[in-house]
Amino acid sequence: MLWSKTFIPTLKETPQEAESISHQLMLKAGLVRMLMAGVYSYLPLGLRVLNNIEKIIRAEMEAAGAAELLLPALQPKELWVKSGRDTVIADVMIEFIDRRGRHICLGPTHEEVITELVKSYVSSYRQLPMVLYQIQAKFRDEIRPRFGLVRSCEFIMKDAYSFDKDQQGLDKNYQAMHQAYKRIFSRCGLDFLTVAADSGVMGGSVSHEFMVGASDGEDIVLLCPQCKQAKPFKDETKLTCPECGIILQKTNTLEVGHIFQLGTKYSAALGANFVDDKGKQQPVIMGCYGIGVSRLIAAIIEQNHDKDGIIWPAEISPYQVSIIALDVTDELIFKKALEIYEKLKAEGIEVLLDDRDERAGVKFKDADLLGISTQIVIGREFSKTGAIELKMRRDNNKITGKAEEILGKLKEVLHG
RNA sequence: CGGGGCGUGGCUCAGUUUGGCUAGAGCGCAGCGUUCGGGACGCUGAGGCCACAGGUUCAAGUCCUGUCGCCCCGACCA
Repeated sequence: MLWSKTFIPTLKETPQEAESISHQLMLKAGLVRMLMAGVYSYLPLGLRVLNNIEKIIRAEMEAAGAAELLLPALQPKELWVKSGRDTVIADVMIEFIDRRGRHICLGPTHEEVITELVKSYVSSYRQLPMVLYQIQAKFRDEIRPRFGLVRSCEFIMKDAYSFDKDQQGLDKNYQAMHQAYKRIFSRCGLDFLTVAADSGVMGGSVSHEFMVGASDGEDIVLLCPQCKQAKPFKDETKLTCPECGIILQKTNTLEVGHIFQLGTKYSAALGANFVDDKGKQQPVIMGCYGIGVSRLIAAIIEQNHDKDGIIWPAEISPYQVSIIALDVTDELIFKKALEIYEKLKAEGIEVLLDDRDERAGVKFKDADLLGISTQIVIGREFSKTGAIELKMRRDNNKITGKAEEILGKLKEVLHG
């Protein structure tokens, strides 16, 4: 993509609406723009990041045996009355009455809808287990939206649901999801913790939260500095790790995923039963598994930035390479930049070419701010000696050489 | 919802305490010239009913009342 053809409104100064690091950098790098409190537009760069995260999630979900589907955001309110959650979740539900007089809500989550769907299909234990997931916008009238994408009223969530004939099956799916989550967050470049947690309004017994350390995290966790075991912070302080005997440290974290063993809460309420191998009716045993996809963008930025801007992990980077053509009015430089750009594109590498007629400083600053993991600079050196430069955003390592050599090195970095 | 802060061109802010002429600066934007490897410089120019509504006053960005919006702290959550 040519910079001049896309829409990357970078900001030199920090908008007053942002206080947290991730929020500031998202706005400055032109990833998102606020429409109203808790509601954001994803601009081209932000969308590419979102898509990359989704790609990782899809790959790991499929690997764990989950099938993707897409449920409606519009839901009949009566489903919530049936499950009994209409009152519990009432204060965050966005609802209205349509022209037919139906009570409709915008889905804050989808246990009811998926259970209703599965109910009409599953009738025998032979059809189980089954795991379904979707990546979709959720709507919650949050009491207090904050920190940009960290807590918003319309956000992207990956929600998966497992259906089993017995607890043993649920345990197995729960474990599989647990492992998949670890791989997903690792691939997102996150340093994360797992905490046994309360199930809250979801119901059920067993649940685990996936937390990432973040300065503007909303939750405090007690962490053992040695074995990295963590537990939720209540009021007690000065607790010691049961295994290491060391005093646990308070750490600010952001919840990016939560998995629950639901049991039969929803299946029993909505009548999602199957016939077991003894011919007896049983409610399906369920689990649900959420990831805050849009929130992950904030978490990744929190853990991957420096004073100059974002430093995207390679798999998340909105483009794999950023080509910086210094002085586009120099025909030789611009021609070379275009040539390399076309060549990389032809090889399936995603490239952003900064073709703006801007001074070097502006382009360097913007490139570092955007945080694309590798940069290729074509400028003065090229005019003098024909050499171009490859720079790694993360460690600032630079190598200079002939185009062939540099492109070879680039491919090593990208594929190695 | 309770507590605190803020609202002045696209962005960052000054001016409000102590009311006074046609409302300012920097960045950004448009044009011209000089520059050209880490957010250049000069000149010219466009862009604002000072969040909105009502009030006080000879006079309101500034004082009073109300409303709306945004941010931060708390309860809630991916």
